[in-house]
Amino acid sequence: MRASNFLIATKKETPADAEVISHQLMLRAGLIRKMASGLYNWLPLGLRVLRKVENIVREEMDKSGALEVLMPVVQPAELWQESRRWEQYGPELLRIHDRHQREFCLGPTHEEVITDLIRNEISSYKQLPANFYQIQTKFRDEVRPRFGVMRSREFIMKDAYSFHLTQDSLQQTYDVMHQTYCNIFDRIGLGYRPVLADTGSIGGSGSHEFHVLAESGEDDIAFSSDSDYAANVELAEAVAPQNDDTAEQPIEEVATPGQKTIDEVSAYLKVPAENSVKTLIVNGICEEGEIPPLVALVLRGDHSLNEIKAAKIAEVADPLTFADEARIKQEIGAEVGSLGPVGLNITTIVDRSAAALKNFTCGANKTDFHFINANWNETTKPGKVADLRNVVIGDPSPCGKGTLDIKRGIEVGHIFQLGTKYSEAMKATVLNENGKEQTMIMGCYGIGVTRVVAAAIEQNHDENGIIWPNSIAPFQVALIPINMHKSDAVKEKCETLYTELSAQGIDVIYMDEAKARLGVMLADTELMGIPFRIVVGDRGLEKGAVEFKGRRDSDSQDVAIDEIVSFLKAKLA
RNA sequence: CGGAGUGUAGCGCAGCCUGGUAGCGCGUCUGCUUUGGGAGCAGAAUGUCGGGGGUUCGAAUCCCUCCACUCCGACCA
Repeated sequence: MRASNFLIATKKETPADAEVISHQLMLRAGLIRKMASGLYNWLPLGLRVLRKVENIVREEMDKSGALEVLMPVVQPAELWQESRRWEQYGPELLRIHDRHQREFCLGPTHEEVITDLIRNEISSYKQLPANFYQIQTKFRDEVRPRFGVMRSREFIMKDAYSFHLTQDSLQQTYDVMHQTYCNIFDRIGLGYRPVLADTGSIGGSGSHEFHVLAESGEDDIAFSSDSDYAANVELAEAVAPQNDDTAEQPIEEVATPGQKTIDEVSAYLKVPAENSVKTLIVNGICEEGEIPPLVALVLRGDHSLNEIKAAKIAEVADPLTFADEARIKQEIGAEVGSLGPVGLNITTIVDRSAAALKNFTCGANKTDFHFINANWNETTKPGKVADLRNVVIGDPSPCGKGTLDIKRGIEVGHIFQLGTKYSEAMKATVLNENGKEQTMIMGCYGIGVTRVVAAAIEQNHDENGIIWPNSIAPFQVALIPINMHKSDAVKEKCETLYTELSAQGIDVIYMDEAKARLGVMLADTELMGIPFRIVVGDRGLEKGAVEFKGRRDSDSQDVAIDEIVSFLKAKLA
């Protein structure tokens, strides 16, 4: 590609509303432009990267045996009503209607459409297993789009859906997809980890997320120091601690005027936060229309509540909601800053770590009073003991080996074993060997294609700009002439090199604008992240050489003119 | 939805408090010079000051209202 025929839309200044580095660099390098909140135009340079990611994903999916399809972005409401997600999904689902006032939505995902398609096309167990994928635009009306294309409203996703007769078959395809995802991210050249994950609103059982590790990630990932164990903190199990065999002391009530938070109380009473408990009151489960019962969740003072774990407990409403403060005061008789499990007569769920405490500090259920040396007994019933908290750095790993560290990750892929959630609701069945109708078992597998582009930048950049992995670089080589308008030798050599490199199938951006300044061309191609560059100047040509520099190299090196093509081919191999 | 903030040239911003008819830097265009790391000089184009309403002789500036965008929180694959 000649720069004179291309749109190089670089900027010196960082746009004001870009927070994370990938967003800033994508704007500055001229990959994307914002249209509206969470909606982006992809410029030619950005689109080249996007297409390279798509192609890798497509090739590896094809290799796995999955078949590509293309499903509509606009989907009829009836399908979503059938799966009940029309009611369940909430305002993130953008609902529209056509000129006949028929209801539709913009697809945030395609379980309904694929299930509908397949229930009509597949009728025999002999056609199973089957796996279909597409690379398609999704729309989710995010509450708060941010970080550029990392969390945008419209984005491109590769989504695949598999259909099976048995759980074993699903597990096989799931394992193949797991490996395919590793192949994809390996080929792109990203530092990533598969981690155990929660299934969220899609539903189902087994699930792994694929995370690109980067500071700006929105998820916390827990890793074992001594094994392959990795899990999203949402899911990572906090194992029960050893029981403390300290002798129990007599309980004592103390005044704590105005001290509400754990920090305030522990500073005031000079007791460590890890030897106190906090009591959170949430709404319990109830029939529709009833007033929910109050449920107390008790955690160690220095731990934080994991809302996903809490919501999965049978007695607790899902999704988790905190009880109204006025109602707490009325029914328990104390302000939220002075609550505790002693003598509390509502359903109480105690975290494993809190349950292991002896002689702990807690609220006295009397405003401005706390207990010290509380212990679990008949009046302070531990109720149900459960895993309620987020793991913290240094916790023992649930795999039994090593301790946990926590790092930030960007979720670029997610694979689920859906089971029969959609196939049952939508009656997607096949006839089995016995001629009986059987509901198909499903899996689904997503990759955020646009998000991969941003994640790659988060992981690969320096003060001069983007550093693309070779696999997805918009151009592999930048060809830069010096004073081309004054030197026929430079011009001729560049034209020849451009033709030769292009003939070898190498993606070259040839900076052919005669009067462009060297500094600008160097800065632009660095910002754009082109992995390799060749500078051609009279000085070098006199020695029979051109200058080569890799994007990460600190210095350039001279390479003989005759050898530069094969030299580059070796670098790109 | 709650809290905070911003909207002025293509981009980044000043001006607003204290009303007097809009400016700086980058970019763009023309010419000359320059050319081994974001050039210099001279000239030029570009604004319904987010929209609407009000106060005033006069509003970018003060008041009301609507909209858009951003950040924090809640929520979410």
